[in-house]
Amino acid sequence: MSTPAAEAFKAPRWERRKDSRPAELLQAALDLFVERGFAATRLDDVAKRAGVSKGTLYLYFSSKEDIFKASVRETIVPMIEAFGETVNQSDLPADKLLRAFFMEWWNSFGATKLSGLVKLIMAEANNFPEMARFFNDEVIALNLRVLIDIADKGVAEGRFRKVDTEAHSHLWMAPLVMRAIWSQSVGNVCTSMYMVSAEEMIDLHVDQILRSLRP
Amino acid sequence: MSTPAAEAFKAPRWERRKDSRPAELLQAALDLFVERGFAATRLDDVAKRAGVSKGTLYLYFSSKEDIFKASVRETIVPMIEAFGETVNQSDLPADKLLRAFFMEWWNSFGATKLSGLVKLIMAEANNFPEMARFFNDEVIALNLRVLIDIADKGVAEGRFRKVDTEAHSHLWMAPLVMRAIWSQSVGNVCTSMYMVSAEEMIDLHVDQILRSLRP
Amino acid sequence: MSTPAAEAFKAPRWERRKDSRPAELLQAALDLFVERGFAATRLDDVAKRAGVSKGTLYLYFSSKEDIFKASVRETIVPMIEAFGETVNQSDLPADKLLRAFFMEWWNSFGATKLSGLVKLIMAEANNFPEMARFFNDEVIALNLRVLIDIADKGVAEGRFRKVDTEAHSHLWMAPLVMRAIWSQSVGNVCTSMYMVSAEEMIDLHVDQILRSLRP
Amino acid sequence: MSTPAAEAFKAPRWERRKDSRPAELLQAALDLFVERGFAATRLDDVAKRAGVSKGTLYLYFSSKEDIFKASVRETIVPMIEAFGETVNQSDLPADKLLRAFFMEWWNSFGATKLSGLVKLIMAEANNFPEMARFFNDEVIALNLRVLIDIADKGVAEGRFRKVDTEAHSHLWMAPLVMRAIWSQSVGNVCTSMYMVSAEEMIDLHVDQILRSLRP
DNA sequence: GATGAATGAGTCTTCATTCAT
DNA sequence: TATGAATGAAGACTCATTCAT
Repeated sequence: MSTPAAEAFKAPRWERRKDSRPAELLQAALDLFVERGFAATRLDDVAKRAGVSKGTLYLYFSSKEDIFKASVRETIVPMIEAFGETVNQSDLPADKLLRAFFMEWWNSFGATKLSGLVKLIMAEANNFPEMARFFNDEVIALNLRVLIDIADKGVAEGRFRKVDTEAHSHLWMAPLVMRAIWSQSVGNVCTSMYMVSAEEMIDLHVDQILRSLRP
Repeated sequence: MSTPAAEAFKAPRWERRKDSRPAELLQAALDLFVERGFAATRLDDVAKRAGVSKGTLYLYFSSKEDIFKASVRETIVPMIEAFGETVNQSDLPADKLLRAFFMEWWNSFGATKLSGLVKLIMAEANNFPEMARFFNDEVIALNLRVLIDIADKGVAEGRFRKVDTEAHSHLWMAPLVMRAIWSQSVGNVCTSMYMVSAEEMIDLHVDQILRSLRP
Repeated sequence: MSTPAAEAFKAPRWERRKDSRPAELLQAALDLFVERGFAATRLDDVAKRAGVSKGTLYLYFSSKEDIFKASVRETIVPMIEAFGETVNQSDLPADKLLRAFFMEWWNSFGATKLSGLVKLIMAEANNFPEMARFFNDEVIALNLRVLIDIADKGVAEGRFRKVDTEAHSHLWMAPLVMRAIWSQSVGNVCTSMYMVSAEEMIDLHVDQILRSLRP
Repeated sequence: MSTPAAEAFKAPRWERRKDSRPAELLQAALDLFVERGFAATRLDDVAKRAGVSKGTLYLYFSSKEDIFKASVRETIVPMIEAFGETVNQSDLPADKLLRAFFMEWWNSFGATKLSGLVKLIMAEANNFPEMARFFNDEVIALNLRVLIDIADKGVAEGRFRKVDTEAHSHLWMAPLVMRAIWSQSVGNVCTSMYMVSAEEMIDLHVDQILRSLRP
């Protein structure tokens, strides 16, 4: 199921695992990478934030780049797995499911630090292409697939009119992803431009989708 | 009209020879900043791409940060001005206008290198907060305002049902902005995930909006 | 004529040449490498000795290893060429020639800083094998060849008895090479163990060789 | 009998548990020092080769330098002692004794890892002067003395003509020492330049010496 | 104005040394 | 006694910035 890009990014030669300490290091690293980007993050600061010395980082990782990739990978992988379970949706009708999906997405990603990951990967996509490909293939595609399945179910149920759900899926995800990215960047330094809360926004969004999908 | 943030970003003390600043330098710089981010861009490369020596950059700018801000500022300012005129739309009915607006946006921004600007500003928002604020206040807000005006006009004309246009405006812009950012990042290193062309996507998007706005 | 090893060492990808400055840098570098060895030499010190800043070294060379190899290479190459001319010996009889050869060798190498090169290459042979191979193939072999030719001439002239000159050549060179190495190492920190001057030693040495070669 | 240098090198204040110092550690250390030099040898590798942890090294030695000196010292000391007995030669005639001496030297030193010691000490003489002095005073001088005694005996017996045996001794040792060093350095990475085996070389060498010493 | 050689502060990375277990 | 995780000083290397030409 995994793409080649995924493989390239998932199975690193450099391994290491004393499990427990590394996780703290990666968390500290990811926080700073999300905040400042890869190049602007100093390992000194990562070490300081993790409460260790600079040399300790090199006990677990072989380079700054390794730390970077690991911090992204180790955050994404549980994310993928967690999301995999969401696929086993309940048997709610599609319209309810749609709202549930967006709420779930927001609570799991948009409202958490994970949303910083999306910004980070976009910012560094050109510098770390396999990482971007991995993200695209394993995270985004999967995420959209869940959404498409819900829509297809709605069509099958006759609740939604027949549309190209695959093409629409991007339109449906965009507002949430956009808001998530925004909250990690411009939203961090400006008083919000959004007039409504995320929940209210989702309500409006779902309402709009449902209206547009009326048979 | 300008916010304080705008002022801070627009009129730096140290800028003086604005008129003589070669556009090539700024263009070269912006291209690289968009591609790699601020920290990962070397002035050596900027100079090489612009076809000048490294020292020459310092005849026109006082620092790397200055080059960065100038390249963003002097790209955005004409953008704002150009967009200001779009506001004075023709007297098309609101539904036509809406499609025209998105097409125009895509052709002017989404499909051009300017879309890299959005990605860049998001990526560096935490490191350059005034820049982000300026962008938020002077570009995004203005852009949304045009869209809101169109929607309000549609409501006034009775073509659209009455909705909170301000709140909806984010939902409406997101798919295009998202696609623009995407094309500058992950889309650069993956075969496209989007199944349809931008024009087709806009058609779907407008269609969806109009359906959802039916009175 | 050159061996593969020679090629590998002679034609580096990394080139660079602003000719004039580099030569001073390499001289400073070689002095320190000879004195301390590769790993124990700090580029800071090389720069200081050359009277430049650390960064300057990187304008001309791409790494410490590059500096090392270049300092050896650029010293050896003229050495080889200079020695090539010595081959065109005068028409002295072989016994005179032999003495002349050793005196020349001592004055050109043994008594100069070049003798440090031999020590250096032996010390770093395991860490820089191509360098050692180059030295072996292009310098040592050539050097021995000249000596062998002289001995062969003596045999042809009937002045020397017939011996395996190739096998003997090592026996003949060893005392001078050994003394050269010694002077760059232990001799540097001890009062000399040698009871006689180099010239006297050469006299004894030639005398011994000639006696042993009597027909 | 020992020189001050010898004392300084042999009896360091900080050495105390000489008896318990595992020979494996010293052997592993010496092997790597010989192969790579002092600075280029990592204690990590020494520990790994000795099959202990890095920390263990510090139970027996106080520093890397201590390990280095000990590995050299404790290899040399038995060497000296063993060699001292060689002095009490049998009552062979001097010419036979000479050949026996060289063969013994080669088998004891030249053909063993001990020959690496000579290379090592030369390479590090400038960085570790007392070590070099110790080696010079206690090993080389002693070694030469044995050789000189043999030659003197030959002169006394009337088998050799009267020469300055002390001055000649260096000429006589050089080929073997040179070959020993060579085998630990350039010879390690090149196919041998020597056309004959060490034994054959010694035969040629002794033959040459004897011829030149004919009354 | 324009150049590009030179600088040196800043970062990544290594590794001898320590110390809690 | 033995371990190996942790440390931090030291050293290679980069790159924004300066300046003589």
